[in-house]
Amino acid sequence: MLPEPNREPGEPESHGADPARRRGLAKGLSALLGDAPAAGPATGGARTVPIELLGPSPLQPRRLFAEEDLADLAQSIAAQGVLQPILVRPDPKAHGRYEIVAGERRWRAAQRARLHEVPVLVRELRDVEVLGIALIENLQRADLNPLEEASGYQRLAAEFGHTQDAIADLVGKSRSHVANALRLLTLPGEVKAWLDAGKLSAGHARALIGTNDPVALARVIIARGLNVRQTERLAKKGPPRPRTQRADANVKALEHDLAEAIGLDVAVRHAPKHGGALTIKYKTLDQLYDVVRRLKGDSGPRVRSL
Amino acid sequence: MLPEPNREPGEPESHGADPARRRGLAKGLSALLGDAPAAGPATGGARTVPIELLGPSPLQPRRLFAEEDLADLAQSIAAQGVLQPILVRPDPKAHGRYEIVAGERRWRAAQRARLHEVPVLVRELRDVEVLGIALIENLQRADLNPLEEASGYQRLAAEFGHTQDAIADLVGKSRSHVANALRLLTLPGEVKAWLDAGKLSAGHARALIGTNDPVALARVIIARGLNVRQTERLAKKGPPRPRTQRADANVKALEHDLAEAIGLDVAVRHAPKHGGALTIKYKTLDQLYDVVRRLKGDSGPRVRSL
DNA sequence: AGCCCGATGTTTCACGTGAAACATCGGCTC
DNA sequence: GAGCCGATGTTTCACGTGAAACATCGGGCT
Repeated sequence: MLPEPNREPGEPESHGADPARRRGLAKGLSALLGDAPAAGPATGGARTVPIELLGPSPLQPRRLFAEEDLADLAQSIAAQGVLQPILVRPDPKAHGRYEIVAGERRWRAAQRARLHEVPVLVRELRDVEVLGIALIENLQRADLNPLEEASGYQRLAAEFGHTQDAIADLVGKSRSHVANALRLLTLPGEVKAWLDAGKLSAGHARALIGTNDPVALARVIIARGLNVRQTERLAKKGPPRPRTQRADANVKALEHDLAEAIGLDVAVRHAPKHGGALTIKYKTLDQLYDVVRRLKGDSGPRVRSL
Repeated sequence: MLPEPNREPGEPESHGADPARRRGLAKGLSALLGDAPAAGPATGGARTVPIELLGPSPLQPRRLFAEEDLADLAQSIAAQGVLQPILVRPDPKAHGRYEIVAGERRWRAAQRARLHEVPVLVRELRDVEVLGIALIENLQRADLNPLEEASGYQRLAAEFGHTQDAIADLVGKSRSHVANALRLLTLPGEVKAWLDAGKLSAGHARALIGTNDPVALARVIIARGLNVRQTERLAKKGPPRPRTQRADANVKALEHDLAEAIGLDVAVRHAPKHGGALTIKYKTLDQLYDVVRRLKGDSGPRVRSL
């Protein structure tokens, strides 16, 4: 079983992109890669083995290697050796050989540096565990589209039994992000196709989940070029609760009445439980002064000029 | 000289991320890669040459190849051949050989597919032109930090004489984005270090440009955890133009007077040339009705209930 | 049956990014 | 000197993303 990710509650955020989150590993996976107590039955600590006994795993779905990074890493390894052991398991198909689970880049760079031996951490891992590690690494890439990401989360949940909280920690996102990504998978195929095609964003698509006719709404959104806030509001409209609908109608009537009375655009944002805000748009200072006079009543103090 | 990018005015945008922009090439570079009239002196159209005569360029700064993608591409090439010619120039150091300018991935995949010949488009390109192409490809990567991006734009401007408009087209961004990125380079080193460290976002940093003491302001922003809007407002405060300051003071005074008079929170967003908006926050319906009565004057029609 | 709690579903909206809009500059032409 | 225009500088704010907050569910326990 993959390690349960350990989540630090209430961690403060830095501004903008979090470099540790963007570039480094989520904590759960770091635990696996040798710095923390290991998962899976350990077969001893780190030791060195001849580099030619190692090979990449056929279970790994995708690996990116920047040539420049490999060259830089090779130089560093030539100077200082491999500082962090490569995680391997005994190769199920070749006795005496090892299959790389994590650290293939360092292995390739060590070859470039012409090392003869590299340090390894050997773990007995089943195929499903190796696949899980590979899945997590893939999910940490920055260029997956929302449905690819959601599919990965789905697999982690279904095949590895992870909770949403656990997945969130493994990939460095919030639980609600994972939950909302998973919900995208429940959309009709047509809507998912528009999402894939970039005609809808994940925010638009998410707002359509649970509506009566997401395909029809999606067509409206695309045709009218609605933004996500507008989409969220549109998705809420059908089937409206009578009270909310009546309140909305009353708010609209109020806005209209008031606009007629004062001759300016009026908007009321009403939230039954929290009060709200009334906004009046004015074009000239005279209009503003008129509004202020009305608000103060005729006996109010004279308004100073701007 | 690199081709001038051709910009389509008024192109409609799709929702969310634009796949053509995210995955494909900006139009300027596409023009260079063989589909449109070529840049540089052409030495004939596409022709095939033995694959072993090609080699990668030492001028290319970084190349990413996903193993899975290479494998897939190799399969496709094995089935259908190399459909788009690889852009090469005669190797300056090895007569009779070619240096790959663009298309190295296809070359590597063609090797995997064990092709003997590949189609190439040969161009006489100077080092500076090859570097320019490499720079543009690098800038199209998604994971550059703001200062790396800005440095790339700076080089395209300084070394290749591109206007901001031209650079914008080449990298698929707006001219103002390029301009604002370049402005980040004018910040003091300390502020740039905080930007690199993720303690400030590009938006925060940008707001500090041109202020009297960006380092001191940056410290305040980090210490108080200000958001970008707050940062923008803070950056505007020192040294204020007298008229703007007076207008702000008057707006503040008006807000205060009005809030006192009606007993509710009041905000005025005033733009001298465009009018503005007066917003009143209410907590209960009675408060709303009171405001409406005042606005209508005492003789107004009775307000219907919500 | 009721309560609690972990897990999940859903909604709202603050946020930084990125572009539109506006401002300024300098070279060129008349 | 005035006007124009391309290029650049600067400010404002709409946008979708992502997380907080809230809502719901179901299993376990009493």
